[in-house]
Amino acid sequence: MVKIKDIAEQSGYGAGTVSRALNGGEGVSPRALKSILETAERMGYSPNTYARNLAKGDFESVTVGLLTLLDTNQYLFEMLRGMYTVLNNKGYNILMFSIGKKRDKIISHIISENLCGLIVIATPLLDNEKQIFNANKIPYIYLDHYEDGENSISVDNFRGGAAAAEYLLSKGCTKIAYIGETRGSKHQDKRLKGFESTLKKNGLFPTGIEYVNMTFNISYSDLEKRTVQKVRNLIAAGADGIFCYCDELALVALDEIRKQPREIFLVGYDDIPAARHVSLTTVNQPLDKIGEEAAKAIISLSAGESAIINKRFRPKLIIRNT
Amino acid sequence: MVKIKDIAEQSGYGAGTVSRALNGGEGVSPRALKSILETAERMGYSPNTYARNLAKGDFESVTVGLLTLLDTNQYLFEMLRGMYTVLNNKGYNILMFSIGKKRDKIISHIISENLCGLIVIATPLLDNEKQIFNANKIPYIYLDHYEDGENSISVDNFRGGAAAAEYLLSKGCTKIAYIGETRGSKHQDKRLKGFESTLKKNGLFPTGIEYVNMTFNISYSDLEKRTVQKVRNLIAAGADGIFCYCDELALVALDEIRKQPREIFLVGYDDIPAARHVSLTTVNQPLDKIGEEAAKAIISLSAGESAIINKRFRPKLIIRNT
DNA sequence: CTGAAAGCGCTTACAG
DNA sequence: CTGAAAGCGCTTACAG
Repeated sequence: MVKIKDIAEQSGYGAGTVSRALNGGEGVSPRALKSILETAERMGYSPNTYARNLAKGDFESVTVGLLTLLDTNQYLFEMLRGMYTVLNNKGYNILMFSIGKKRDKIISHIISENLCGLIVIATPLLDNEKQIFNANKIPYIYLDHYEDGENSISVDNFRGGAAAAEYLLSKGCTKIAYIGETRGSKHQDKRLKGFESTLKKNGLFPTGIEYVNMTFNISYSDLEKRTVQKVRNLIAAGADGIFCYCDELALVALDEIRKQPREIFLVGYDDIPAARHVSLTTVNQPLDKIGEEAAKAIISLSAGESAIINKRFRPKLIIRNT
Repeated sequence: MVKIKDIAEQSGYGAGTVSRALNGGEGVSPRALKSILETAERMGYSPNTYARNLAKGDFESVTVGLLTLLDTNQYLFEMLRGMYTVLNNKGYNILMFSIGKKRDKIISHIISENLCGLIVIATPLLDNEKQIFNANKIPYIYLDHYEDGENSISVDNFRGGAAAAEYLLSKGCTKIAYIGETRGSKHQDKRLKGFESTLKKNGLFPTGIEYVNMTFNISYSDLEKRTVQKVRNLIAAGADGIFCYCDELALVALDEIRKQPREIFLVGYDDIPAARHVSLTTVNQPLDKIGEEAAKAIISLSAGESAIINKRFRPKLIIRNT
């Protein structure tokens, strides 16, 4: 890379003058300015931001990092929206990292950035990673993931599953089934646990549990086809109430259910915008809200807050016409 | 801020040893390691990333900046999704800035970051800002904004408006109206132009044009109320076809239209997920696609591509039941 | 208006 | 295992 020294040599001026010329040209003769700028352009000079920032001595960071899994789906962007709103209002920037196989590389990249804090989305950190962040004085907070003794903003998935079951029971359903996602996740486990435990308390067991593969790269029509099949299985098994892991699944299920002669109740999860328009009963997670909270929390942590921050949101059942 | 020198003095070791201790402790006696780490902790040491990076000498950047307006709405996140997908797959990070009143500050902040490129969303840059980016060798590309001689990925809004008009005409509508957004934008202007020019070609003029204030902070029910009023005005004026600036507006209009005894055709814009579920005819902009394209483009620009990149997407009319 | 020099805070051969 | 020193590329008083 070409540096100021190179330009100085080529143009015949000193490094100081070159630097001044490059930064607005104050106190530099027009003649020198022109010559320096030209040779800089000709040599393809591009300033080194690290050196510049170091020399300037302004080290305050206003950028908060965001660490997510590679395949985090739609819901990431809902939360991001909330974070974006508060962070931008307060003059912070957001730097998104996604963590894949080579975690070490990402982690060292993260600490090479001048961050004031890090929001870790829906995934636990390894112990040595925590140590690294601590050693580098980068405060972090989990979002949508709870861990004892760590800062976190999360949602009570167990409660969400329970709420869905309660609703279905209140509708008089006695054969209640579940449709989930094949890969699974801690969130799903907890929702399912809340769901099952509520059924059990009422002397029931799931009438059927089906899983649909929702991998990133499958087309909507494919997803539709698979889901319809699972829904039919459940209906054939006599289900009169179905709880879906997420609204995307529920939306497909709804089309199928509405074709049936008998009434089958349905509860989704997430309350995506479409849910309202098709009148789907669903469990709402205030994603933008928790995004906002995480943002506020990381700001106060970066300001030196030392108490552990822990907020757990209750999902809310939104009763509509299913 | 406490620096290595301070720790060196306090712990009684040299700066070199302190640095080694802080970086894994290789080649440092256990005794020194412990002592140094402890005093670093006690003194609240936090490394200076600029100095570190400068000393390490690894200057390659893998972060692309994203410059947006403060109040960019939902659609930003759709595009972001597309960018995120390709950028992350290729190992790049995304750093989001939003531009408000104090542009200068943001711009100088941007160039203080070690970016490999910048994507500028839906807003023009000022001439001096372009100069700054050029001088700092930060390639940039416009997304959803076209400007002669500049890199850009955009959508043909004129065509989108024309397509909406054509559809309504094909349905036999003769009293065709428009509902827009109060604040306006270049995008709206162009859609409206395409819309009007197509009507004119067919010997028609807009039967009515209404604007709804959609500012960020108004509640949904407020928006609903206002929009319903405008829709009624248009219907009272005899409209048999309505084109809306965006689906959010169209969704509200749809509810109102479905209450009417006579048939009124409706076209939205954006094709948000809810549109499919309520069977709204609308104009689809492939937002994730253009996000992906922008990402690919900035990568190649940062790799030295010198030809001007220009892609213009055609919006697509999605015919459903309105 | 210009240049030489010190300094930003860290890392890393090098010598011991 | 440790310390002194050079160097990363830039900026900024300072003297002229």
